[in-house]
Amino acid sequence: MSLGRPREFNTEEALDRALHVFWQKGYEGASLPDLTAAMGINRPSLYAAFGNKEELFRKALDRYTEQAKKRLEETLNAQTSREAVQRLLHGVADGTACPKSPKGCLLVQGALSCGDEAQGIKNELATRRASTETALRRRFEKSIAEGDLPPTTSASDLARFITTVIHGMAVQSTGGATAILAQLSGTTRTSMPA
Amino acid sequence: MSLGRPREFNTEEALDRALHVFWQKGYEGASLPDLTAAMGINRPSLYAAFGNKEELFRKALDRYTEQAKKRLEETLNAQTSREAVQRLLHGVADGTACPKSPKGCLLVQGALSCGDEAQGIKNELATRRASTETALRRRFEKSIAEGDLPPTTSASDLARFITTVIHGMAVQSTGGATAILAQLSGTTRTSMPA
DNA sequence: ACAATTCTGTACTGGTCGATAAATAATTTT
DNA sequence: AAAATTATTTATCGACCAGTACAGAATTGT
Repeated sequence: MSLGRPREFNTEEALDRALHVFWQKGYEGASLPDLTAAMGINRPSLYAAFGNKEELFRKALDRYTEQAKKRLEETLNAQTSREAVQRLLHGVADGTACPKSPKGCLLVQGALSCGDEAQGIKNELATRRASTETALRRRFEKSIAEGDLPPTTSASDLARFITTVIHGMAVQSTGGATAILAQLSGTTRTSMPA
Repeated sequence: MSLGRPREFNTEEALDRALHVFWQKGYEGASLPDLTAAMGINRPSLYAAFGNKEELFRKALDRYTEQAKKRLEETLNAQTSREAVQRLLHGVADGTACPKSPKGCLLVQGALSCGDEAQGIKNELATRRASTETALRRRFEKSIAEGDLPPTTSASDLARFITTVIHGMAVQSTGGATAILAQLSGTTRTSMPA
């Protein structure tokens, strides 16, 4: 074991709780008291373990992205692009309806707009959003090469379109509390007519 | 003329400038110094003319919504729903690319997530987003009644889908600075083939 | 000219923000 | 047992937040 007094809290669990706060209130909207209360620790423990507020956010973001990326890759492993997209949209609809997690998507609502100090965070989130679009595009390019999608398809346009829909779903899910799943499913049905 | 010392600034112009700040930085991200600097007035003048930060935001929001509503109604006056949607999406693509205004949509990025104090603002924005969806739904219902859309169409699902796409476009436009118009046009093309 | 009224500018308020200093507690190493 | 090391707790820091008190300036009404 390491030297000195041992930590009295679980780092990963605390990080998860911080993630939930950021997810719900955004980077700027989450105050240090919000975070420490949710994490069940005092401020100096937070700073000792995670650096500062920005580093804490980035670590929570890494954790979030890691899981999201895993699910995305699994989804994109579907045989056809059509099925992959179908699963993807349904996954987003289910995910945002899940009562265990905050509504919406951290990559979208973490810092869509912000003051000058948080511009770095805002840009980081934009970059990560773009990377999921890239993953989609690659999947479509593979489908085009394999004949699964018509060769006239614009993989980049299609990828952009799907990510646009997903981001739109994320926006919708933050607001209305009522019948989100049904409404999102409606969106899914419309954008992917069987 | 009214009694007392006359105002040295134009109220509407100052409100417009405040709107731009909120649009860019969001409700929480916009500080009083940000606002007063952009408006070219001192704090007490702001409070005398607009109440407080929240009232100022609501007035700026009214101004924003008013113009957006006008454009929306004009757009929905197109002969067919298809043409209306086509114009609408292109209008959004052009609007977000316009260098005169901040990127994105105030209704989306004004307070998508926030601290406890701004929950009222967040809900207000969600309500206003929902009202544009309602306007779209009504337009589609009209088209269904007139035979412009097939009777099997779900006006509410279609309206939700289109607003989802629009909100997604708003998210995309906040981030990337490069080739937004072309990319958004790509989205438009994909979601409205011909 | 003088009073009444309204706006402007300076300076300030209490409160909260993110971040830390210092003392104490708990553990490992020697 | 003593020294070294690390975590926790309490109390606090300066900076910034939204909001305001107050005095001076500019106008209208009498």
